[in-house]
Amino acid sequence: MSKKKGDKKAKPGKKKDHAGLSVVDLAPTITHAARSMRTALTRSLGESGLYAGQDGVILALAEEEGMTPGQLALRLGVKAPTMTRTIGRMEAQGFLERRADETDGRLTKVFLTHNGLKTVEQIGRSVSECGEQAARGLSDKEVRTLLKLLKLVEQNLQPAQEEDQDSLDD
Amino acid sequence: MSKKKGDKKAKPGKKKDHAGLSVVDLAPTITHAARSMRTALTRSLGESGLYAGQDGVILALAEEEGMTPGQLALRLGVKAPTMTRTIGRMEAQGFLERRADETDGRLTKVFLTHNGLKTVEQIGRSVSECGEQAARGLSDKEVRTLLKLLKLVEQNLQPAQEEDQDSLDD
DNA sequence: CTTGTCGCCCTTTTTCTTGCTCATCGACTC
DNA sequence: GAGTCGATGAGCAAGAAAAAGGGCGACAAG
Repeated sequence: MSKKKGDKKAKPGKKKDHAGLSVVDLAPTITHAARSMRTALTRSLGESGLYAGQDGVILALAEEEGMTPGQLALRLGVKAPTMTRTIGRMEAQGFLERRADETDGRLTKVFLTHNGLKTVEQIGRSVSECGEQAARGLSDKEVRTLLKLLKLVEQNLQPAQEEDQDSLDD
Repeated sequence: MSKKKGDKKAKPGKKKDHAGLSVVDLAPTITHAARSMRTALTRSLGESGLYAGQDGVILALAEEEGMTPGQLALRLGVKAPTMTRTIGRMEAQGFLERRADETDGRLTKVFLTHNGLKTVEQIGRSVSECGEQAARGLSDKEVRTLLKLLKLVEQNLQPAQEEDQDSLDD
């Protein structure tokens, strides 16, 4: 196989860039890794009858019942319409149910059904073993480093990340 | 199973420091970061008239014309059907064209059109600035570390990467 | 040596889901 | 009553799995 990447932007600097890795590889690499992760997760999650993307909803709800779609979306990092549809499908699948808030008619609260509750530990297992497979051969320290860098990248990419130090909470 | 460094189960709150980061966070964190990256890339790529996922096809073809859908899929880490449809759409968009191989009737070769060729550098710019935004505040060394770890994760998640050869140990 | 069949490879089609953006509708607040 | 916040609907695309279509080569039978 021919490994001809990186030769187009060979930096003539005195740095010892052994592999020619730089920021231009960031997007493809993250994307590719995430795709592999998603595929692996889909396989593992399929035994529970769910799809990748639904696991987070169950786990978040297992930690805190009665969240609203907006809160769930914010927590999982997806947009509200996406969460609405995923919730709708999962409701049809019988994993959770919507309940209208009594005090505020705008809000919809989401609760796990008995069926959904049963899948929690299985999902946890799926996510765990998927993470373990991904981290095979990595030291504990390397995993923490990876997570830390990933979170920094994530923050950097937040569009509403204006550094207004004033709290904008309600 | 040759490593014994950290195969204990993820027990919350057992270790020392800041946050209880462990392998169970790997899947959500990578997923979340990749989503943010994809969203940012979609915005940037939109000016060129493309969608996230199409950029890699153009760039791969710019490096090596006449690749088959299967080769492209393998290179970009997606499944063949996905690549077929993406190619079809991009062909309709006028960025590339399909040409039947003369010697082998099974093969389809993909070539950039003049229009597609014109977008190459713009795509490169989009990917670059997106990577730079993601890497904001990270040192060069940190970026390389992140890329290295990501590639390891990616390799670990390849399903067809069984231990047919024991030389690919850690 | 010729021929026919079978199996494999590559591509494409189909169906399902997530995810985003834009737009709408209802309900609460001022 | 106007503005705003939250949830939802419609439209577009990527990605995966399963399966179908076509072509090529190998292998066996005559």
